[in-house]
Amino acid sequence: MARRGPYGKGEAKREEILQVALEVFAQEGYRGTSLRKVAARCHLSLPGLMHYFNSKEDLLTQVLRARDASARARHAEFKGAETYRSIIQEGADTPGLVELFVSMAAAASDPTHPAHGLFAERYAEIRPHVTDYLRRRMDEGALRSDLPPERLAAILVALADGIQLQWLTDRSVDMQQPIDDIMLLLAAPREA
Amino acid sequence: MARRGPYGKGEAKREEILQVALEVFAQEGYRGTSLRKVAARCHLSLPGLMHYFNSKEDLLTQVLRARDASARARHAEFKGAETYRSIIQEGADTPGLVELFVSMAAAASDPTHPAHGLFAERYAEIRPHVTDYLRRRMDEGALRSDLPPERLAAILVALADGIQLQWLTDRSVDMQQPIDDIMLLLAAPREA
DNA sequence: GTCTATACGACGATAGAC
DNA sequence: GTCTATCGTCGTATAGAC
Repeated sequence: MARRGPYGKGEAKREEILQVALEVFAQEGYRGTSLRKVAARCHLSLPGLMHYFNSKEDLLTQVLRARDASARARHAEFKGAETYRSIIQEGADTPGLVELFVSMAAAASDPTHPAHGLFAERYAEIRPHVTDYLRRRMDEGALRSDLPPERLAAILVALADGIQLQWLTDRSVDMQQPIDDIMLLLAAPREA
Repeated sequence: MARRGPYGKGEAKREEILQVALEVFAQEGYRGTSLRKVAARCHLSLPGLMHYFNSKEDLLTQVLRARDASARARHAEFKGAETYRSIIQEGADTPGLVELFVSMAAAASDPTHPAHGLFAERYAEIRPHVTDYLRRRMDEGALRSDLPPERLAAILVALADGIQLQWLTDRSVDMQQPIDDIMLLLAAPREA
């Protein structure tokens, strides 16, 4: 009774494809990267590749999901600017994937798009994550508490996304500075 | 000496095309809107339309430029949260154009893309605009000045973009709240 | 279940006639 | 300035070998 269920050869091949697709999009960006190119690097025909995915958008969504999962594994605990620093560094090393992320965010505005659920879940997970961190810092007295931590978290998450959008056009913008600045603004000012 | 130079019938037709394209993309979004569809609404064939533009990406870039120009005319002076409120309301009324904007921002990461210059100019214009406003408010003593206005402006601009990105996926997010919140944070706290 | 071959319709782009 | 015709490529769909 060898491999059965979702752990057979097929599942391994699917993950190989996702890994190859991630590399191709990281290297060549979102625009101008065709599925035929990805299939070729997998030593597969296009229909052979499509055997594992419902559509191109489904494949791309799973690429982002796989990247999210690995990032989550590496940053199990959110530690503020420190964690953010690592995450943006990973983005800066793979501009093609940032481009993919932003393109998908636009496409996901259609509720029927496969990535719509991904982005909804993503924000639903990240915001409480950041909120918990902020609440902890507030309890320690390290942060001013004029605003509830939920609303501060909304600001931090949106800020991170917005900086990335600018960085796509101008790679010289400092993605770290605005986050450092706002943490400075939030640092308990009554001590100063 | 009738119409000559860039003010003849051709220029009028070009602007008609841009207006029609803006409407089509506003209604049907970026994905799944082809140039043939735009051409049809202009009572033109595809090559007839392409006579006025170098490429699809060129046309879309000019659509965004035209929208920017009209927005600039309507909001000649940046008046803080008030102006922002009007601008996001216009975005909320035309989600297809927000989707177009974000998609183009991703594509513009390629320096050879026609929209690359647009986004570069855009940020180069908006940031000083917001900076001036903040500096004025600081001089009035209405804002705390722990940070230079340039850095505060960078935060505000990125925040606005990032909120839009989230709003594309979840139309229930409040695009106004985070801006109001951060202005609250910046309001001279030593008076409270 | 895994994969190849082939074909389809639509896209953006271009050549050349009028 | 605008058209018809055509090109290469894209994502997708189906038939069928193994």
